[in-house]
Amino acid sequence: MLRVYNTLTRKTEDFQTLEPGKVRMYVCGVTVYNDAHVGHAMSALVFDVIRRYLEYRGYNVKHVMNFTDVDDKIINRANQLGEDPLRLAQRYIDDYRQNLTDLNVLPATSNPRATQTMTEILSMIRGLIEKGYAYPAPNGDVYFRVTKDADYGKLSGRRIEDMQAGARIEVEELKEHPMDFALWKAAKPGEPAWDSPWGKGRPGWHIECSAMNLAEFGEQIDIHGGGNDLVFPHHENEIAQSECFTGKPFSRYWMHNGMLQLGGEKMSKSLGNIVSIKEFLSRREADVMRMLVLNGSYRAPLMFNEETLDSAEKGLERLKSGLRPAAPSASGLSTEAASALATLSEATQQAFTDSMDNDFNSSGALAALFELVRAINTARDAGAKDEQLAPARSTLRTLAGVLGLRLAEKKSSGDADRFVDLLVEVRTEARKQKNWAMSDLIRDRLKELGVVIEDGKDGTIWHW
RNA sequence: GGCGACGUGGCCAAGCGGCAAGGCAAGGGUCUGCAAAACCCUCAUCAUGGGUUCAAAUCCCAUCGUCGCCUCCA
Repeated sequence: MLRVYNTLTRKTEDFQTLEPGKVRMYVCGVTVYNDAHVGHAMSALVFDVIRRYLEYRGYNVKHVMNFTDVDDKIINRANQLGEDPLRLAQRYIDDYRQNLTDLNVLPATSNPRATQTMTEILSMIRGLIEKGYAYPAPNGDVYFRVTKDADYGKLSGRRIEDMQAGARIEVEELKEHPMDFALWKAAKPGEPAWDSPWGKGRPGWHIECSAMNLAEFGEQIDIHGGGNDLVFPHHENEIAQSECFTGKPFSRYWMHNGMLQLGGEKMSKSLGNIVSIKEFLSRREADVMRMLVLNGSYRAPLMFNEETLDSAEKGLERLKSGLRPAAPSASGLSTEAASALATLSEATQQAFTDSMDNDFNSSGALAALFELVRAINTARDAGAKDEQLAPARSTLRTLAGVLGLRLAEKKSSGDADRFVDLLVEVRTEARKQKNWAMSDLIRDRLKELGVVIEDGKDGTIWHW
């Protein structure tokens, strides 16, 4: 039984979907006004793993991730650069898509955008006004009336009264209550604007997600995800809008990933302590970022620094070591040893599923994989042939694949392999003649070219 | 100030009432011409102080500390 931690109830609950076998999952994407950073990557990776595992468990997953392509930040940045805001947004959408591809994140089933959901946004705002949950202000803004929503604050566990104590809320006479938030913002001159019953303007941040959900899924969904910095106000406001509009519970499960920590602080655009995804990928393999995420718990803060990255990279190498070929002259494994490997391979699948079923405990799942790797390597050391290792390796590949790990060896450049084979052969000959100087020279020079040579009991193997 | 999460070996990190997973690092060993890799072995009583229980890292209370949110934010 799959169990999922639900932010709404602060409990781990059995996972049951609205429709048997189908999962409706909505994850908040990014506001596109700048290069995405590794914190965004963490979130994308977390929900990619969740999605892959749900599919592995047999669910048909509809995964929707939005792009916020119109808001103050985009407009400001566009003005700075002298670029059209919508073009700027498009540019960063393309970039982000590329980032996700590079990170081996499966493309979402659909990527709606605020600017393309205008009809639904407007009809939702209209509906909320009709039901008394929203009101237009004299200047053309439309606000949500939080005091009208008895449940307001249930996701983040806040009460309206408590929040005012913080006193960081500026009082606007346009609002009936300081906590009221904008559904529609009247346009200032030169800003991108859409026609509405309240004059030209653009949607507030929160309404787009409610509207997209309605457009993509209907009134109710199974999973709503995002970073835990979105719990308040964004998701709180989404719930308020959606539930007041439809009169039904919005999302069954609310899932939030923890924040990536850089030097003890959250990495964010406003703090300026950013490592972009592009920058990261220029220095490390995509699987390294994924290993880092997988090693921890998706809900907890994630330490991002050279030390944790090195560790993740080594762990990744170790996982790959299980995939290395046996020596061609391997003598073969005894039947007992072979069946022991098969048994452990099955146990690994079970342990993997048990862990992942427990609120996507990827760290435990990884532990199962490491144990399988050790068994494979032991078998190889004991003289197993490639055919004998194949089933266990296939399990390893499959399960690693469920986590989204590619475990790719650095790719050879086509024909080069044949020449490396030749050099290794020559070296073997040199070793037979105890010409250590020559054999070491070949080994060292190949290493400089990125080829690693390993002399084993049953002969020499190599890999990139 | 309010709300919430969390504090497990040198580092990252599982565990959620019954002898403390896993990875990295470190030390010792096997293998090797040497090396690399692999394999074997060693390495924690769980922030602190109380309490509940036959039994607690796991439940309760307090203290200290860290982080997130309360403003745009994955």
